Amino acid sequence: MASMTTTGCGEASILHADLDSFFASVEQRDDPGLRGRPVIVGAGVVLAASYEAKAYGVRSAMGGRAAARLCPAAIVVPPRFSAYVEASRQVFAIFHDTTPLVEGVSIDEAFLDVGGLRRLVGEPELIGALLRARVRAEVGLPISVGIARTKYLAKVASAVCKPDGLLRVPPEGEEDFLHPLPVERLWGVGAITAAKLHADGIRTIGELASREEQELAVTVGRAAGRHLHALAHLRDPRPIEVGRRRSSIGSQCALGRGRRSRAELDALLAGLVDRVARRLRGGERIGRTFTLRLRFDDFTRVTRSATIPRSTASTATWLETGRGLLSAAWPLIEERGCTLLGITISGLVEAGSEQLELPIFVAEQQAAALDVALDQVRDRFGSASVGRAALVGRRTGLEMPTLPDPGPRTPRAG
DNA sequence: TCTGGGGTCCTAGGACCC
DNA sequence: TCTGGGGTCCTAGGACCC
Repeated sequence: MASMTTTGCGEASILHADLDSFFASVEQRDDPGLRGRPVIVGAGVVLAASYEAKAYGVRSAMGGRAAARLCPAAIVVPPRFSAYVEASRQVFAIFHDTTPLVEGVSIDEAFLDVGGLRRLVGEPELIGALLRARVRAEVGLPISVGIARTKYLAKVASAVCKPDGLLRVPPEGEEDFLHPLPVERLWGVGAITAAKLHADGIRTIGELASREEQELAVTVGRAAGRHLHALAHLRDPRPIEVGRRRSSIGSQCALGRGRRSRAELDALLAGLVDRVARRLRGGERIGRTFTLRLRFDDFTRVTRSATIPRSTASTATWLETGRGLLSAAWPLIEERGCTLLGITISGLVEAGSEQLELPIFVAEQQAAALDVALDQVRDRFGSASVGRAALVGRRTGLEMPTLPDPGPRTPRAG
């Protein structure tokens, strides 16, 4: 269960620590020949670009060809995910050594609440500086730290002070800091929302703050309107959440343009299901909903999902579910050509927290069905007939309407 | 500029139940 | 027999983030 912590209000004591160009920095750390030079990680798509490459306009998620055009001198290296995972583990160990109140956001960033450490260690700025020095000395990577009263402001601060910087936004200077920034800096504003806001004449966060929440809701939807309005007005009460676990796990693979046979896609699906089910079991989680994700030659996408009655981490169960969805989508795949196959299992809970022994589950289903049948008998023929119907049910091999108490719910062994 | 792999949250409609 | 409102679950899609 995620636990929450309260933060001292009015004080700038939330840190947002964010590794700079994480993947590219790891590559430069491990290969001295890459230091000081433009580095791009990932060939087809830019996963990360060093600051030397960013100076040419290279950005992550950009196509490889476009990046090469912008920066022909760039050195392109393939990603080494295991090295990034290991570096992340080391950096998070330093986070946890700094304060127990750490909320991981992704592989390369986290929020830290250091409000309780003033007496023990010092002001948040000092703690941030020590943290940066430790990550540099012990892991060999640059990291930026933003400090503010709220998570959102701390995150903007770390983005503004990049690379390799530290910035504290004092509570009395929040509006001056935030309002001149473009709306793209708001959490939740991507290209599409930004275009809608621009069309409404809103370009800066200050301009957005001057609008009514209802007015924004018309443009971007109710939840987003409320969210953006609150952020622009410096309201962000979200506490640091410790011990949050992800609620879905997925895997996918891009296929390129060539047509794949049904057998090939079946095999790919089996590989994805096996990988995800293993990760589920490794994390002692079980899930209930399977989503099949497809992308076609024209880059349109569809999803197909199914929810099963009981959570599981069983490869066989999920493979059967996935095959059913793939069969149903097969005409679409034949028509439009599949360029990406992905799966996600969601609705995750801790293993053992929601399972019943299978016989008990079946008995519950049968009892429920018979209760329904007997209710119908009662409606049509009166309650006097119910006993006789139950008797007939017993003679014909059906279960009695009320089963003996199955006892306490027990988690499945193993 | 043709696009990787891993996630989160929100919306909207339909089914179903009370 | 017709009718309403509210709540929950499921499916599908969209936007966004790193």
